[in-house]
Amino acid sequence: MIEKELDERKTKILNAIIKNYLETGEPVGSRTISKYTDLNLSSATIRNEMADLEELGYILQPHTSAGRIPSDKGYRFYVDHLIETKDQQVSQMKEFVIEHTEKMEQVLQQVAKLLANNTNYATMITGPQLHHNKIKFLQLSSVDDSHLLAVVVLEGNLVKNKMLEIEQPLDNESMLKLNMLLNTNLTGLSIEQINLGTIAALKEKAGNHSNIISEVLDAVAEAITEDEDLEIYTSGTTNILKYPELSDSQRAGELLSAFEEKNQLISLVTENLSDGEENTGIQVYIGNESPIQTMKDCSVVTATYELGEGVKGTIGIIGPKRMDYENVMDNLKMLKSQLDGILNKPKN
Amino acid sequence: MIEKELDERKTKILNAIIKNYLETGEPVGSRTISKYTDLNLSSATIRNEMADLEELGYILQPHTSAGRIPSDKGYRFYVDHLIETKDQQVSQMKEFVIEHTEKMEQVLQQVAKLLANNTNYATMITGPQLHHNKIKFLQLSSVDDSHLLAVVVLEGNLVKNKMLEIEQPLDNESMLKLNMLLNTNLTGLSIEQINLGTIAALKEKAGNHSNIISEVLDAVAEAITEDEDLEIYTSGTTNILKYPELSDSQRAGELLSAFEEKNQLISLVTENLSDGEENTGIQVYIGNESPIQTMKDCSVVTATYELGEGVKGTIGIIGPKRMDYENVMDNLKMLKSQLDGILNKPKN
DNA sequence: AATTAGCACTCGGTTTGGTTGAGTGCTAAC
DNA sequence: GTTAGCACTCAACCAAACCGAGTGCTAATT
Repeated sequence: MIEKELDERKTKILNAIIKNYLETGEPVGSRTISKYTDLNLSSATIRNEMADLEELGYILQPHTSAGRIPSDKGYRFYVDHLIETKDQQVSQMKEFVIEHTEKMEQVLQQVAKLLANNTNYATMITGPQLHHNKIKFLQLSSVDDSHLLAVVVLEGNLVKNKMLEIEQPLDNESMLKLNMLLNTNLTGLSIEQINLGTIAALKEKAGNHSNIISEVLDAVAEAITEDEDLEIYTSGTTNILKYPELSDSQRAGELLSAFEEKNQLISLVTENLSDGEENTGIQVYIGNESPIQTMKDCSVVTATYELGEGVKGTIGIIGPKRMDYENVMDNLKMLKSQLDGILNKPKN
Repeated sequence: MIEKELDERKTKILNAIIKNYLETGEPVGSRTISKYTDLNLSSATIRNEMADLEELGYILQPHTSAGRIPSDKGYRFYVDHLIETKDQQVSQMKEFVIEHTEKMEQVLQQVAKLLANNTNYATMITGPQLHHNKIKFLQLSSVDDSHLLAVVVLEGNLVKNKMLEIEQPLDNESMLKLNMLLNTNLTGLSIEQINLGTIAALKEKAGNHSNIISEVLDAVAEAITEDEDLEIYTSGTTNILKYPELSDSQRAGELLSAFEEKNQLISLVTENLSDGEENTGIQVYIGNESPIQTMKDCSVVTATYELGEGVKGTIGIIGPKRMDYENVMDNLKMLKSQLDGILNKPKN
C-alpha cells in the first residue's frame, strides 16, 4: 500500500519546487527546476515528472501555461519529510534576549513581539492555564465598611485579587479567624481540588460567616479561571499585510479581526493542548487543516510550552502557506526551551 | 478682516458638497448640488460658486473634469460651523448598554468595542491617570520566607499589587507594626503627595526595617504609575480597511501598526489632556492637524472623560477624513456622561 | 448685474484588440 | 528513459478607441 508513492527523483523535484516557491512566491516552471537542481535533466523530463506530481496532488497549476505551486498536500509532505532539522549549534546562536521583567503578562507580550520580529509573521501566545496551580497564600482584608478584598497567591507567585461587597462590616476578630480558616484549609490545593466536601466543611467551621466563605470561594475560582484563561497576546499581526496573497482588504480584514477578537484564537489553544503531540510538541496546520476557518489560506504553527507538571501554554505563528517553516520551527523550539527557564521562576 | 469670507449661499453649497461627499465618498459635481439643494439654481451657477470655493481653498478637484471634494479647510469649516447639534432627546435614545462588570480594564475594553461597533471606525480609550488618586488601604503580607506581597487599594477601589523579595523572613510582630505604620501614614495621600519628608519620617519610625519601607514605596509608586499609565485599549481597528482611501496595504499597514504599538497613540492622550478644551471637551483633528503623522489621511476625534477632581482619561475615534462627524461627536458626548456614572463607583 | 443655456473641451475609467513571453503537453527522434 | 522541437495556451502588458461625468467659458436672458 505505502510502497513509496514518490521515488527519489520525484521527491527531489518536489523539494526543489517548494524551496523555490517559498523564496519567490511565483509559480515555478520546468526550466527553472532543470537548472536549479543537480539532477542534470532537461526541462522536458522535468515536465513529465511534474505532470505526475500534479496527478498525485502534490502540486498544482494556477492556470494552464503557468508554472506549478505546491498544494496543501505538497506542503504537508514537505514539512513531514523534507525539512532538514538544523544542528543544535546553529539554533543556539540566536538566543532570545528576554528582559526578565516583573509581570507575567509583560513577558508574554514581549515574547510575542520578539517572535514576530524574528519571523515576520503574526504571533500569539497564551499564558499558562492556572486550573492546576496550587494556592500558596490567601488573604481577606477589610478595605472599608462594605468591601472585602480577597487576595490569592498561586504557585509561581501569580497574584490575583477580587473585591467583595458585604452588607455589614466584619469585626477584626472574625476576620482573623476567617483568614486562619481559609489558609489552613485551602493552601496547597489547586482550584480543581476544591470540591463540595471541602466547601461544606469550611462552611460549617465558619459558623455564622458561612455566606462569606462561599463568596470568597467563588471569587477565587473566578479570579483564577475566567481571567488568565483566555488571555491571549498577539503581535506582528500587521505582518500579514506584507504577503500579497493575504493582503487584499477583504481577506486581510477577516484575518485581522480574528486577531482582534482574540476569542477566535482559542480553538488553536485547546486543539493543541489536547492533541497527542508526537515528539517535538510542535504542530503545523496547513491551509484547511487549521481549526480556524478564516485561516484556510494560511499556515499555522503552534507549540506548547510547559512549566512544571502539566501547566501549559501555547505559542502560535500565523503566516502565509508559503512560510519559512524551517525558520519558524527552529524559533519555536528555541523559545520552548527558554520559556521553561524564565517562567519557572517568575516574580509575579 | 473677518468680513465673512463665505456668504449664505456659498455656505449652503459647501455644506451640501460635504454632506454629499460624506455619504458617497465620490467627488460631487455641480449638477448633483443643483438638484440636491433647495436653492433652485442651475448647475452653471453652482459651477461658478464652486470655482470661487475652490479658489478660497474649501474644496478641491482630484483632477480636471472631476467633481469637487472637501479640503481639510473645508472639513474644518464644516465641523466648526455647520454641524447641527442634535437635540438631546435623540441622543438619549441610543444609550450604551455597558455591562457593569468587575474589572476596570474590562469596562474600558468594552466601551472601546461598543463605540467601534456603533461608528464603524477604529477606537481607543485610556484608563484614567492614577497619580492623583488617593490611597485608601495598604497591606503587606508575607507569602513565603523570601516574598512579601504589597497590596494597595486606591480610591475607586482599584487594586494594585506587587511582589517584593526580601532576604530574611519578617516576624509576625514586625509585620503588624509595619502595616500599622504604613496605613496610618499613607492612607488618604495620593502618590504625588508622598514626598521625601514623608518617606524620611516613615523610615525613622520603621527602625531597623527602614529598607523595607522604601521598597514598599517604590512598589506602590510603580504599581500606580507604570502600569495603568500607558494602558491603551483599542477596538475596531480593522474597520479602517473598510474605507478604500485608507485600505491599500501600504497605508493600512502603517496605520494598523500604530494601533498595535500602542505607544504611538500616547501623543493623542497627552495632547488632549493639556489642551484647553473650549466648551465640550471634544477635539477634532483633521488630516495633518493630527499629532500623529501616520494619521495624516485620517481624522481623529478625541474626548476626555473625567471621574472626579482632575482624574481624566481619553477616548478617541480614528477614521477617514470623510467620517460621520455628527454621529461620532454625538456618541462621544453620550459616552462622556455615561462613563462618569459608571466609573465613579467601580467594583475593582 | 446675476442667472442660465449651450457648447467645446478634458480626462479618468472602461473596453477592445493585439502582442509578448513564460510555460505547458505532446510527439517523434535519440 | 530522455530529449529536442513545436504547436498551443493564457495571464500580463500596452495602446487605441470610446464613453460620460463634469468642467470653464461665452453669449443670451432676466
